[in-house]
Amino acid sequence: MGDYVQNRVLLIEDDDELRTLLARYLSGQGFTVREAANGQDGLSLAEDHLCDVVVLDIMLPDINGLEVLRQLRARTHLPVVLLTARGDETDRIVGFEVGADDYIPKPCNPRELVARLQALLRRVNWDQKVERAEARQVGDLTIEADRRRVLLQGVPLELTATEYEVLQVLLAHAGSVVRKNDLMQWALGRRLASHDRTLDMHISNLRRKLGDDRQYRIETVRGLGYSYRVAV
Amino acid sequence: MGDYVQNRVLLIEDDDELRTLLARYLSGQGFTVREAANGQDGLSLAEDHLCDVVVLDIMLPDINGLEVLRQLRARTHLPVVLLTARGDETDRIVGFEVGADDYIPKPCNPRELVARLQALLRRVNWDQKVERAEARQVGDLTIEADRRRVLLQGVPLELTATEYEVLQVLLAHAGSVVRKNDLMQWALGRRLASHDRTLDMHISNLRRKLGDDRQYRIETVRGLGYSYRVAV
DNA sequence: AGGGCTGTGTAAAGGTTGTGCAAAGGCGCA
DNA sequence: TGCGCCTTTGCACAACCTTTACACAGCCCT
Repeated sequence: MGDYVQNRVLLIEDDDELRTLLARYLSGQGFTVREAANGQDGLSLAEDHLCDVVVLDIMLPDINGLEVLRQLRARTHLPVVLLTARGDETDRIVGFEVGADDYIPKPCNPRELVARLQALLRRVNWDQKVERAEARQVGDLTIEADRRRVLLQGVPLELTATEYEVLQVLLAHAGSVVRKNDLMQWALGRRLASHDRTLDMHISNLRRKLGDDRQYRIETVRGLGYSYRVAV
Repeated sequence: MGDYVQNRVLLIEDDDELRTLLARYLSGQGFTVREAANGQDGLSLAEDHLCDVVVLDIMLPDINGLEVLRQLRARTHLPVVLLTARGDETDRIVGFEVGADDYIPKPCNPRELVARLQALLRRVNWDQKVERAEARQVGDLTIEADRRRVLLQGVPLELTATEYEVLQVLLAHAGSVVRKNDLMQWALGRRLASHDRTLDMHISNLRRKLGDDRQYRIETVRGLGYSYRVAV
């Protein structure tokens, strides 16, 4: 949370009065505020990484707020705080299920909004994604992230897109155990369902392509996940 | 241990009734719950990746909840949800400042707690973090939490998932007695039934793998539980 | 000291769960 | 339509957790 880079909030709220009020308060608290009076505008503003966090009213004139959230989630993991009518538990629970990070009942206390926004941003900044830009070396593997390929002893592997993602995640955590759950989330972008063997297949294929017959490279940690073994 | 790994909640709450209630509810919702009745216990349980998320009451008998949070933050970025008295805005604001991720006013709605915990875990899991846990030493044992393994005089032990959990809990309380009940709850995620010898078996297997013939390491405290002995 | 009672140690059997992998199915894309 | 790739299905198998069974140790009581 650099002091010089202001955090950018996208505020999607149809009530002009409330929106202006909040926008003013947030500005005063050091946020850069972008405003949208309806879902359509909100979505397009969110498109181009123009903000760090979204404050979204559930009641909107055009699209339902939850639908906006759903569409946001289909494309990004942008943190979202919902504004809901006080006491409307349904909206709240559904909101969380669709993927909201937090919610505040209206009429909201601006100080609380700010506190929650800051907590959320702090969390997101702590857990920054690993930067995968430059080429890295793990044992005899070379990762060329920009070209999305991996070399085994200098020879490029013929990996599919998913296989690359899976291997990428394993390598980013080389040496430690990656839970199936997380591997699924990070590489495949969805949750692990109860009888889903997809991941196992990708691992199996990866092992074959890596010439990893004995599972020396990708180690199975039963009941947990997998771990890319680093040479000692 | 089902198809997917359960999330582990550390519940720090002094009110026995409320704690038990919440623990039961969270268990029912698929969490593994570890309980602490005071800040001291809470902090030691939070060591070593023993849990994924913390629920922390602000009002505690020994250390102030905020102080617990502060000490937690000094070491980890473990996600924390605060339980505060309703309407106490000071606690809330200070809580966020010290680094809480969320707060819920008491008396809390368990469904909301679960929803918030899940939102938080989802956020943490999306933002793939690479916080490497440093190895901890207990006598001649080295715990490598991120690799989920334990070394005995430098040599890795071949532990199963459950054995690892059991040992982990014992080590977190090294020197003091862990009740069978609690050990069961924390390591196996369920209650101790009347003629259940499962735990005894895991202890037995652990002892064998530790070369602990004379039960010098894992001491039996008849009628109570077990205790990992620390060398003096 | 001896006899019951309870709690613990551990071997072996049994059942459950998680994983590896081949093969078939399905989906999107050119 | 054909191709590549992701996913599903099915089976085999291995790892593991739990149960069962029996032996024994500690404790209380008489």
